[in-house]
Amino acid sequence: MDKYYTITELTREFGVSTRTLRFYEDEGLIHPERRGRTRLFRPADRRLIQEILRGRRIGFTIAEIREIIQVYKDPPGELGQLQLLMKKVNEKRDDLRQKRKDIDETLSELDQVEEACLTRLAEIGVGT
Amino acid sequence: MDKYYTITELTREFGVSTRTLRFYEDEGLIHPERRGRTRLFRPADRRLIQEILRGRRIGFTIAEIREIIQVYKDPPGELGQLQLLMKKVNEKRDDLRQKRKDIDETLSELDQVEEACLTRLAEIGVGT
DNA sequence: CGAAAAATTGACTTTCACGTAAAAGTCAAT
DNA sequence: ATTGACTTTTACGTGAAAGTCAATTTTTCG
Repeated sequence: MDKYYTITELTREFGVSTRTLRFYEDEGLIHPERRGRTRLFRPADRRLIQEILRGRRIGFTIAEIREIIQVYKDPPGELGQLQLLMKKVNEKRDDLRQKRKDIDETLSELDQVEEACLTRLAEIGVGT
Repeated sequence: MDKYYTITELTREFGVSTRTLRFYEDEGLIHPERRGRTRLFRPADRRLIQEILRGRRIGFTIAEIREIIQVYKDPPGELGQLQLLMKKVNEKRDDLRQKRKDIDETLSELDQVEEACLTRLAEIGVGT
């Protein structure tokens, strides 16, 4: 029976607009089925959207996300393409590792900011 | 004697354009000194730029970065402001934790892509 | 000093990722 | 048959973050 999702079900689940999902279709990231003109999203589409949004959260562009999806659907068979892909993968990995480092550092800073806040709150609390 | 950096020294070090640094000044993120009209960057400016770029890498907007800088320069003294700040800090923390999770997941996926590539390369290598 | 290199400002343009408005189609329930 | 909620397409708009270009200064160096 393979459930279908409507577009608004998914927008609600993922907190995006219908415009966003249609945009992703225009950009060739997803290909929901149609009943007439209405889009019908399958579980596979839903999972793909999850991945797209994850890519988006970590700052991938639409083009990069499309590329990754392509690789999954149809990995390159030619030597040069494979080498190019591996180069990109390595670049992305470095990029993500840097980002993780940035995040960890920023998390520590946020801890410090919070501590400063708590100290300040204690002072104010004592003063009253 | 407190060294000064020129704008291009910093653009080279950080791989950004002069336009970018001037833009950050226009946006009130940095305040390099001037000798005449020429900007002179101090070590403190340099460190601040590092932080700005780190914020940028993990997807903070200019407005958010400005806000964080503000907090460092002049933490709020009023109760309501403090509570608001702590709320924001907590939101950011959640956001960053999600991002770190996204990154780790994506890193695993990249590992898989690479493995697939290596397998494929081996096949091709064997075939020739 | 005087030319070349570097820096400045201001205006305009671009890219990305959607937002928004308009006008019409779909469908279930009343 | 109508209402109301939802959906569709088309097309133009927007905000953030710079990039580009041109026309001046300013600085540096032989």
